[in-house]
Amino acid sequence: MSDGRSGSGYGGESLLFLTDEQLRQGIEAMFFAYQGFTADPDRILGEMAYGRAHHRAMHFINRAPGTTVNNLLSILGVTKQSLNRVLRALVEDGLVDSRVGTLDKRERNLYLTDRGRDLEQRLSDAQRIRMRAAYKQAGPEAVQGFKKVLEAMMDADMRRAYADLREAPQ
Amino acid sequence: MSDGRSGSGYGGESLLFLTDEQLRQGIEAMFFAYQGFTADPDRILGEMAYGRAHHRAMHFINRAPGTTVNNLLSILGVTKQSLNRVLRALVEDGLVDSRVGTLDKRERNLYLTDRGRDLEQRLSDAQRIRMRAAYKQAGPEAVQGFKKVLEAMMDADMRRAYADLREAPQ
DNA sequence: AGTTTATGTCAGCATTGTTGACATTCCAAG
DNA sequence: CTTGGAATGTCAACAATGCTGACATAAACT
Repeated sequence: MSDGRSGSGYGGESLLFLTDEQLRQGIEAMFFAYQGFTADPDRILGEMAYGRAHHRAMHFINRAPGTTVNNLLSILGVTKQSLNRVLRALVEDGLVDSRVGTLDKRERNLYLTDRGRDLEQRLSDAQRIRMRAAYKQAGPEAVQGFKKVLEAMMDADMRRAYADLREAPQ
Repeated sequence: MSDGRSGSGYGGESLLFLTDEQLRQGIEAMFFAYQGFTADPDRILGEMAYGRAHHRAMHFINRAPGTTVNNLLSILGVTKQSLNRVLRALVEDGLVDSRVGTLDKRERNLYLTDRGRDLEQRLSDAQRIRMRAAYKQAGPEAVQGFKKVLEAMMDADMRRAYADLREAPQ
């Protein structure tokens, strides 16, 4: 594992020699980049009584209006109890509307209110600005590779969730 | 901000049209990929009394043995108080050695013990395996773009820290 | 020598993850 | 139809890890 090298044929035309050093760089890049990725929304959220978890919930409710708690927590990868605390705050503050399911009354269908949409927009805008700047700086060819590696890094169920969201644009 | 489109000349030969939809995909890819990125070490850490913060500390101590608390917290992007709790646990458990600085006695120079190195190795191995698999699956051209976009996404000070680490391989 | 600055530690609080217990609703077996 | 189990969501308590504030010690500056 620590021989510092690992490779195998790829594509029949070029070889992939992945040294531990190269992999380590990727790992550290991922860590530092994620800090930047969350920095802008975090700054905005810090001014109010919300955190990153509230942002994530609002993002995906906005993406799929009417989604259920159960669906949401499978996307977010947290327990329903943890999500519930966040949702309760958002509902109490009038940012999220939680309606008892019509077909199955055990379920709750979640929607953003107008105010919820406003805040979500503010947070997403900040994140998009950074992403757009990064894309421009890195260039168009880079964007393809970026997405490819990220997708390959996901767990199988998350890759499925990701694909589902892409196929169902609002 | 929500006109759904934003582009400008790039490189003089191709144009970058970045729709909000494209940017959103990147944002969600980043979110899902980071879950996978941390999943393997988290699983190992969950079996013992440590968390992600302990992993990060050990990783960078291993990268730069003898580093100070001050330097470490600027890399990790947390407060010294937060880092201190984590370091205290690691020192008490004999995974990290904290020596009073020789030149400046206010400083503490941090080193991994043998046992600390063992655990760090286990955690890093798990993360490298996933990273290697992702790189192979995405292909060599993708890796370049991946790193480029990540680097462009970092805050300026983190980009500096990242570059410093690359220039000083162990 | 005395004040200011830098480094690190200790204490307490907030966010957000966890598990456990429980209420409500649905569904399937009898 | 009823009854028992499964699914969904809520409430409570605990753990990890951010944060700010107060402080001790060492260095640096005047």
